[in-house]
Amino acid sequence: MSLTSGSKPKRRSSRRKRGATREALIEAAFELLGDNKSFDGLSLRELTRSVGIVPTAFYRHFPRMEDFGLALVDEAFTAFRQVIAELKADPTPGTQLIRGLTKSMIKAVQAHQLQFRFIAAERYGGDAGVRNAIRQELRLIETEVALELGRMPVASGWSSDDLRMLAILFINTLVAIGEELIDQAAEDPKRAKLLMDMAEKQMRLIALGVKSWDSKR
Amino acid sequence: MSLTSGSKPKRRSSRRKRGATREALIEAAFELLGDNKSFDGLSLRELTRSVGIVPTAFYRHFPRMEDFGLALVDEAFTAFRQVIAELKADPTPGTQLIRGLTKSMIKAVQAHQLQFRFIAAERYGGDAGVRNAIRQELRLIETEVALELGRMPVASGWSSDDLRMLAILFINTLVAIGEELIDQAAEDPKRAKLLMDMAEKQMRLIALGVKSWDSKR
DNA sequence: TTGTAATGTCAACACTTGTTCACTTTAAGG
DNA sequence: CCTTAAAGTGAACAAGTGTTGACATTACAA
Repeated sequence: MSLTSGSKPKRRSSRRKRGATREALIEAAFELLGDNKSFDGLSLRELTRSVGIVPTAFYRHFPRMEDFGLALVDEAFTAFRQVIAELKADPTPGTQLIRGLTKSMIKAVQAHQLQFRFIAAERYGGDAGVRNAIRQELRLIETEVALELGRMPVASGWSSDDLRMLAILFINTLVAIGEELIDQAAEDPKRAKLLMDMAEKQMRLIALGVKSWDSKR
Repeated sequence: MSLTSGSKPKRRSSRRKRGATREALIEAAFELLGDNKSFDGLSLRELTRSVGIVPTAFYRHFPRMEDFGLALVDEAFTAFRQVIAELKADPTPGTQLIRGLTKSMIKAVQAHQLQFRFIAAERYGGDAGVRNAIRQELRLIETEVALELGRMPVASGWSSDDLRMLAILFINTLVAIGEELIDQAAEDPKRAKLLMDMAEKQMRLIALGVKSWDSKR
């Protein structure tokens, strides 16, 4: 169906380096999924075709399609795990943390559009295995962010539940912006700027709420 | 693949009422998509099979699969358009608006799980047509909510851009909760209660931020 | 009751799909 | 260099796919 590329020789597999084909499969999948496809609409054959190997060769690298999906999730999240790690290492001044977090997130999204698009598309997508794996990864990030938030003076005395609640709110806001950023601003810098500004406003608005939270209890 | 139901006679089509098959197709699609399938992984044949008609009969109701997708989006959003309409009609007291909005949203999500699951899954899913249609519907809702927020005394003097920013933040937060609610709490009332409480906390936190927003400018 | 448009059926088309099996080729460590 | 495990090949399978065209049935308004 669809008017997909009629000619895609890509590479005539002249035998790549050791683990290279595995990586090539993953990369090709991100590419295909970035182009109006979802994971369970992706076929083994079109995948191998775009990599330049014969269908059966797929099984040399992944025993089942399910395992491949998990590998994609793992790969997609490595970039974002790094962002968190950097933020933890960098002793950002408290007030600037919101701005820093927002900018880091936006930068990471733009630097790894295909990976992030995959996460956004499959977060509540059709494949249960992939979906759960993504949720698990996001939970990990929530925990880390909650921990970090707990160190800030503004949130001193917050229960761990509330910290998590706040972390989820921040992350969801950032993820939502990231999704929009990729979906509609891939090649419209003006719209991208608008979205980024809005993201920062939303984050600051939440931060403001945090300041006056205690008195409300 | 998958161990899907081996036997699904459903109904031996004894010719339904006038527009009944059209509705049956839509309903069947929601059902299938609720069960680990995404729209572009859905085949015309399994759809017609589960409705009990022959594949070619599909074209009597929809000229192309794309039109069918748009029909699904339209159907999925009717419930939520109603929620907004009711909220607009009901002159809720200002302070209670947050709680009311949250509860209405949660109720609507639970009453139309399949429809909402579809929205969540396809919002950034593989099919561009469906994706854009969903975004368009959400934009409409954003506009309405922004308008309503502008009427509140707390937000008097806000620019329309800021009102929209706030509306998006509220909606994204609610949608995120709704997605989680369906995905993992379908049959776990305890977890559902936790999520609902968290939703309200997040909404109140944002509302708190709104109160002290002006001074910050 | 009759005529017509709406629905549904059947057969057939040319493809694509996942997975098997037995082979062949290559990379790289001893 | 030689050996061995990893990676790639090709043929074949049963089954599923979208879409066509010509034909049959039904609902319903006139």
